[in-house]
Order: sequence, then C-alpha cells, then structure tokens
Amino acid sequence: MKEITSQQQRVLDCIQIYLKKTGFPPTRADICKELGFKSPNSAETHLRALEKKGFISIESGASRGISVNNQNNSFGGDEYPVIGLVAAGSPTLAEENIERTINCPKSFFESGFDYFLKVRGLSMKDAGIMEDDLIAVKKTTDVKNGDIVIARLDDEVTVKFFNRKSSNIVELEPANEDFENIVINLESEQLHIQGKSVGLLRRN
Amino acid sequence: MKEITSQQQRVLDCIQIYLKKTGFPPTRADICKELGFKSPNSAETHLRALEKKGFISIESGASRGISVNNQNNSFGGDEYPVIGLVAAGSPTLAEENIERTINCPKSFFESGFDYFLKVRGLSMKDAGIMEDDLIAVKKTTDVKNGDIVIARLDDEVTVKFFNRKSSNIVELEPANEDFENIVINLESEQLHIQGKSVGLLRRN
DNA sequence: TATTATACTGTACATATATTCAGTATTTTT
DNA sequence: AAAAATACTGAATATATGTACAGTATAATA
Repeated sequence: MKEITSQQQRVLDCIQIYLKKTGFPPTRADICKELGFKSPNSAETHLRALEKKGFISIESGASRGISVNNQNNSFGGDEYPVIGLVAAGSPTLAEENIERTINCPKSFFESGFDYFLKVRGLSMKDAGIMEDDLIAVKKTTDVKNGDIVIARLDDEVTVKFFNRKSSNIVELEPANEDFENIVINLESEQLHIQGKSVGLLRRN
Repeated sequence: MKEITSQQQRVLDCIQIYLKKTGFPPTRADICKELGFKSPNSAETHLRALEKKGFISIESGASRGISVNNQNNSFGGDEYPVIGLVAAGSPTLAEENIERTINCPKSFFESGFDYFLKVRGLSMKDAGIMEDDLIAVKKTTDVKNGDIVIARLDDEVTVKFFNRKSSNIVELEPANEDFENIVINLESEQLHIQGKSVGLLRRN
C-alpha cells in the first residue's frame, strides 16, 4: 500500500465519516459537497487514486459502490491505541508509545474509553490485573476513592487504587502486599490523574 | 418495533449479508436477484414495510440509501452469548443460561471463540480471574497442560488449570491457595472438557 | 364482511449517479 | 527537461436506480 497524500486522506476520511453517519457510501457529488469541490470529477480522480493505492475498492457502474479496504472489516468499531506502560510495579520512566491499535466497538466498555494501556508488573495482581493485560482507560480527572486510576508522578506513570485521605494527601494503593502505598502530599508534589480504568482485556 | 414476518426477515438478512460482503447496501434489483423476486417492486414493498416497522431507514431518492437500524451499530461484529456459571469456587450445579449477548468482532480473541462465561467465585483469583469476569471460551477438547479449561464433572462446571498427570489421572488446579486440587481418575469418573479460555473481558 | 397487511408480477419513467472528455495549473519523479 | 502524478473546473451523457402505477392473490384484522 503506497503513500497517501493529505487530500486523499481527507477524501478517505470523508467516506468513512459519511459511512458512519448514513450507513452507506457517498456519491461523487456528496464528497464534493462535503469537501468543497465544484466538479464531481475532483472526487472521481481522488477515488481512482485511492483505489490504485489499495485504500478502497470501487464496484464499476454501481452507484455508491465504494468499499473501504479495512483489514478487519468491523464498521461501527474504532481503532483504539495500545499504549505501553513501562514498569507499573514500582513506577519508572513513562515511555508512552503506541504499540498498535485494536479495533473495538465504541460502546464496548460501558462509560466509553479512550485507549488501552498495556500493564507491566504485578502491583495490581490482587485486583486481577496481570502482566500484559490491557486496561481500557477513560481519560478523566473525575475519580473517586476506590477507583483504579492511571496517575503520573513527574515522568512516572502507574496504575493504582485512588484514595484521597484529606484535601492535600492522596494515597495510591497497590493490590499486592509486596508493594507499598505511595503517599503524595499535593502541596509539595505534583500528581496528574490521566484517567481511570473502565475495563480490562486479556488475550491468551 | 413491531413484529417482523419471515419474508421481511429474509430481506433484512439479505441486506446485512450484502452489506458485509460488499461494504454498501443493495439496490432493489440486487435484493430481487438474491431472493428470486422478479419485480423490483417486491423488494420495494418489503423495504417500505421494514422501514415502517423501524428495522431500517431509507433515504428518499438516494440510490442504495438503506441503513439498518442497529442499536449498536457494529457491523462485522457478532453477537456472542454470555453464559452464567453458577459458583466456580467449589463447583456446584451447572445452570447454563444465556444471560445476554455481547457484540464483539469475530477476531477479537486471537484463536476465535464461541461464547463468554461469567465467572462466579474466586478459585482462579491468582490467575487474574475475578468474580463477574467474562472468560472468552473456545469450544474444544484439545487442551494442553497449563491451559485454563472449562470442565464439567457430572452436572458441575468449573474453571481450572488443566494438568494431565498420567493417562488416567487429570488434575484440575485452582489458582487460589484457599482451594484444593481436584483429582480425577478417568476410569471411575467422567470428565467433559467443554473448552478453554482464550481471553478475558472485564467491565467495571 | 369490509378493510388492511402481506406478497408478489410487470411496465414505465424521471432522476440520481458514474464516468468520460476537454481544459488548466502545480508539484514530483525520471 | 520531459513525463507522470496531483489537484482541480466545467460540461455532457449513458445508465443505474428509485419509485409510481396497474394488476392479482391470500391471510389477518376490525
């Protein structure tokens, strides 16, 4: 699959958005209307280019005969990034990088979520969170005591139970007796709550 | 949503199969060809009936302007049953009943799977399997030592590690020191392997 | 019993739509 | 420097397609 240009990407996005919204592909005219082109041939040439590069297939003669060549053909689903968490045991340097993506229906985890976090270490073992498990993370700062949160301390990211002791004191509690609580004084230390766990995915 | 007739169901199925295969909805003529109708109006009237009953929406004037009204709009996915496992701790009566279904892409768990099993009890706690977790089960009798299997003994179903000690002796091992191994002599007792775990889903 | 819904065939037609041809201009590749 | 790809406008056209109209027949409903 060759390189896609920015305009071709716009057209491809347009097709997928239209598909999601209406349930069927757009016509050349629809694409023009959406992207501001004034000739249906503008859409046509982009479609031919996208077909040539393998991003879409076009059924000749059929109206709206465009299909997006997704390897995993799950429409309605979305690609969610899997972010690697380097050492969740005692938190070390947080090197967040997208390892890959997983196609998963939007509504798969009840309250919606933003990405998967790959777990390292066993600090949350007793909460049933094992090494290489994927935690479905919803980005939010609205967390309650007892929530499993993804927290950042300086450059270190960790997964722990959240427990606010007082207005200034927060404890991050592991679920493994081999690990110790992390006590944070908000006056002297910065705590960034990146989100909370809304689910878990494990693949053997 | 009113009752659907068998013929209307055939048309609805036809639309969804066509969508899955081509990526775009069928024309009236396509439906006729698929179901053996000789007049496009046959398809038309069925479509109108399906629209009236709320199963589909039709964009007036647009070719192939059919969209299926799926509450969870995830095409390409499938409905997988969730089966309740009554007490996985020390195995009790296996009352298998479909609690509900979950829409999930077919390829979500690598080797494919057949249903979700809802876990009761904490006998597999140290393997990261907690109460109410959903185990993705692949139906198979081909299990190796160390696999997490779904096994039936008489009318009791349980989830345990599989460990064949000899040709006649199988041990089912929990992952929780509060529980004890189940030793089965295949000569005197019947062991049915229903399948093995290929993944796990947890929703908070 | 009259009415409505279901389940079709068959014909016809306006229009929605793909697609080709003729240009223009810029950028990238060879 | 020539060729090919990109990125468009604008007009024209064959056909793909929705949709209405005219029938026929049976089952379900009021």
